[in-house]
Amino acid sequence: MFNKRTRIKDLLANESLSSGVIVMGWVRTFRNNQFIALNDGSTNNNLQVVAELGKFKESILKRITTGAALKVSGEMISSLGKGQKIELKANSIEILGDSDAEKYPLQPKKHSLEFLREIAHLRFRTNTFASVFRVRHTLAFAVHKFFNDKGFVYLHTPIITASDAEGAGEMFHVTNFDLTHPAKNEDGSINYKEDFFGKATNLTVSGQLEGELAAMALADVYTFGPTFRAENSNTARHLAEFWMIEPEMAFYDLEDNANLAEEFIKYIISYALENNKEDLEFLSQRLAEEEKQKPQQERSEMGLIEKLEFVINNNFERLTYTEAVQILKESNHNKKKKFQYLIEEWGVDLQSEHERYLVEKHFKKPVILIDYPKQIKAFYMRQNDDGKTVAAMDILAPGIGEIVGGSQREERLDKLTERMNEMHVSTEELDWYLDTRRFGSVPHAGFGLGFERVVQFVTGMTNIRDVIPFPRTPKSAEF
RNA sequence: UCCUCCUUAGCUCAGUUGGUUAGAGCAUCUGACUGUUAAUCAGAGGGUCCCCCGUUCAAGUCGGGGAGGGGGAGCCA
Repeated sequence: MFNKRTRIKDLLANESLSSGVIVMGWVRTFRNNQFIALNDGSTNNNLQVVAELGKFKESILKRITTGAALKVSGEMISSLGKGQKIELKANSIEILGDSDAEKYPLQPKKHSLEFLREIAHLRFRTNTFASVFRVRHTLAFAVHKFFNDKGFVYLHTPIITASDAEGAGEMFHVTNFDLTHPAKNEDGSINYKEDFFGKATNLTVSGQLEGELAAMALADVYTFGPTFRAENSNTARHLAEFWMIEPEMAFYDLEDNANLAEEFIKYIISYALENNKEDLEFLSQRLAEEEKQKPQQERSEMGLIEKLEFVINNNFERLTYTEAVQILKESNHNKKKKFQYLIEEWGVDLQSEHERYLVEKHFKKPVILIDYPKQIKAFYMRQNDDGKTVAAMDILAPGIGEIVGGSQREERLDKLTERMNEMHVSTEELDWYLDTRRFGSVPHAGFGLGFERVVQFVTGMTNIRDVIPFPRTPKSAEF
């Protein structure tokens, strides 16, 4: 058996002095031909390995370079130096993998996030990304734990789909055709009957409609999987491939839905705070240093951990679209024409500058906006009695904007088909979806939450490309 | 897709009005030192100035086009 190693995190936490300890990891720095800062990914804190002078051959010492992988066995002793309490006095050092220092791109210094994005295959070896991806893991685990504890069923919805009527965004085509010679109809159009699935297929943009089908039997379900949008979006909060969480609940109205979403967000944040305190403290410090570079007025008032605790301990502000428009309309910002798009009439969609104003300036906390005008929302949202609005909800978070989009679904067959016809959504193609309204339809609701945006919010990373291991964006699908 | 900024050594950047052999810090290599903490000290090597075209006696520098990247907007999660 090869792996009998002890994790560095455990060694440092226990502070126990013992012999016969084996650690494996990667060299961060090698100082004075004697002191190795070794990291094994379990924590950002390095273990100081001491290679006593004269004890090891020059041929071994030469190979202890930044990035090299080592297996070290020895004795944990109280440190003779000042920077750490304990250290590993090496009895043997085995080079598991060499690292040519002249070619290894990571140096013991600060690198720009843009540069690290270009070497995304190696950026896990930096403290920032190690922390981000440990936190990402914890959040993903917390998602499953939250829903499992509440009796939800984790539903795997298809990644390849033939339904193109969801209107959530541009889709990537999935085909097995030889693109230079696809099968064609007599009129020259592509004949998808000859394609792999016998029809045109795409990568999913949302598992919601399938989620609703399962919710009509299992009552409480959620999805958590990859989602694809072929939008040409070049921003710090959009990806072509991202992970989405979509709970769908029978016997829920809009208020139940908002309550669940708020409880859910608070739960996963507190779970990360409890289980990744060290990483969040590191990221908090990183963010604080980054903030120092900004002009005073652009700096955020709260530190990262402070902000997370604030979100956990305060209720999200809830108001209707109509109330929000009223606030925006009467704001000094609007009167002084500081908005690029001035708020004049009811019914227009809010721009991100308006959302930011509400969240960051007016309420200074997460906001749940409900009851949007029906003409700016999807066909499946439940129509309110006023005839003008639908039971939609968006949750807006400081710094990143829309983090959750959801609604109570239209459960009344006649109302739903009427709306589909108005919006030119094919009732034939979605006949299977309408069956849920034909047989035992019940009030139900759900929401979608972009996982990377949550990771951004919790880690304080400002660019979404830095919270997913290998980001897919327009003109970029490296690794 | 639109607006805007950027691209010079492995990294972060400087480079004057267009003018001889393009610089610094860090990293790397060599040597010294040896309880260091992104060690320190001394020395050395390292360049397709993003690409193409043009203006000019002369282009890292000016003009046009292209590519890549950042920030903002739209679309959204």
